[in-house]
Amino acid sequence: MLRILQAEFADVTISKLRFLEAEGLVAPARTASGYRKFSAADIERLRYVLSAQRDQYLPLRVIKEHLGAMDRGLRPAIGGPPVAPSDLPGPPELPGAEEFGVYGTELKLTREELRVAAGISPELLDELESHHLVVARGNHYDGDAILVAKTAAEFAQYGIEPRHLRPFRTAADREVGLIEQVMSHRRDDKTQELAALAVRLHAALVRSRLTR
Amino acid sequence: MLRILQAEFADVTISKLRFLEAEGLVAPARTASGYRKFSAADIERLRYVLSAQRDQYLPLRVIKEHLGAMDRGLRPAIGGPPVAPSDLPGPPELPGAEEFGVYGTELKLTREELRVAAGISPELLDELESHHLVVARGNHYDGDAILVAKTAAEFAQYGIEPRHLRPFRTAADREVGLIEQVMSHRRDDKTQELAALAVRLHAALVRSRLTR
DNA sequence: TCCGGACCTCAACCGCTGGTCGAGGGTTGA
DNA sequence: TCAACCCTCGACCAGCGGTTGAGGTCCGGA
Repeated sequence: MLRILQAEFADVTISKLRFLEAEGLVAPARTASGYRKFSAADIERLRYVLSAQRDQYLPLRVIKEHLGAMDRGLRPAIGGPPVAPSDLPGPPELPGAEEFGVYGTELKLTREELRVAAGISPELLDELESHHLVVARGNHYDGDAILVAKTAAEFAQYGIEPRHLRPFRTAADREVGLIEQVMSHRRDDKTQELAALAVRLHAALVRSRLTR
Repeated sequence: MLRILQAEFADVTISKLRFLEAEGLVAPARTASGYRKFSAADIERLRYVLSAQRDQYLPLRVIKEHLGAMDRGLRPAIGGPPVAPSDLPGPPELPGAEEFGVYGTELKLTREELRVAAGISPELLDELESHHLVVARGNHYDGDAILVAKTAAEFAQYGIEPRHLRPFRTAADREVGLIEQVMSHRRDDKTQELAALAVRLHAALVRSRLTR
């Protein structure tokens, strides 16, 4: 889970997350044995904290105030949230993900739960499934499906439809193939690390191509 | 002179002004005997510094950069509140470059500087270039090149060589193509937003494929 | 001409923020 | 059983944004 954020914020460490918790910026649930368990909402919150810090140079004290204001249903005074994908389309408060309180793979959503959590139309979800951008496992969808669906919805606002996004799926599959090959189909932390590397490389390449 | 600013910013002191001068944020002229002589322009500049600090929580380092940019004619900066961070040549919303403190387009590195900054061998750099993972613009490389090179080096520790990474380049190019097509080759913050979406989608897909 | 007060420089010091480190110990999965 | 995680808690640390103080200069007024 740490890897998820590390892909996007290279300098996040466990110790930093612990510190942020101690400062009251995030309050992850705990497993029975006391391990931190970050929900999708926690990760969203951390994403906000880290990007506010990095992109707006806000001190943690101020970020904390903003989070408090947002929790109480207000909007922060300075600008908006630097990265807050969840408040663009759909429901303002992502009702689905919070009550399940688990991250990525542990989340099991029905189709309708997914649709509501992502705030998309049945038609868009159909399309996403037909292009294999969102795939059910058994009868359920995981937390990543929400993220994919939400992002696709944002793309749609620019006129980019699911079929335009197929190359993303292909690229992701190829990268996963590469990783699995190297790891001989093990599934451990090293695998996560490689995946984080892949995402980071990808981000850097997109950026460098774009600014050319 | 000092009183003028004190009316507006209660906590400005002589010692603070001296400090700001030492930090290179303002450069008042001197009388023959060495006393500081603040011109109207100096006071304006200080007003900018103090309000950026107080109202936007910007660190002096960043304010200094902004002043530098304004000095080089990038912004008029006549009175009024400091420009929003997003209007300035600041960090774009894309992940990746934070650890360098400088961002893609602004950085100009020689080949050797790049190599040292990324901590890689000449051979690896050769390989990266031959696969177009790192590309020079003119005679220079940008900050993203460092990130790409470093990440490639980490991949190399898993036995994944530059040639295995070509699909990343291809995927990135395709995505940039998609974005540029939609944006009709404009280059503004909407473009950055789309790029951020692309990176996020990619990350989510890799994750969901991997945890399957 | 001498005094007091405001200014100068330079180095040392300081408090706060934003973390990191390490000791000592529990948990998990192969 | 062992490696590789995770936990807490307290000590420690670096950098930022100044302040303080020692030692000296400048200037206006009695």
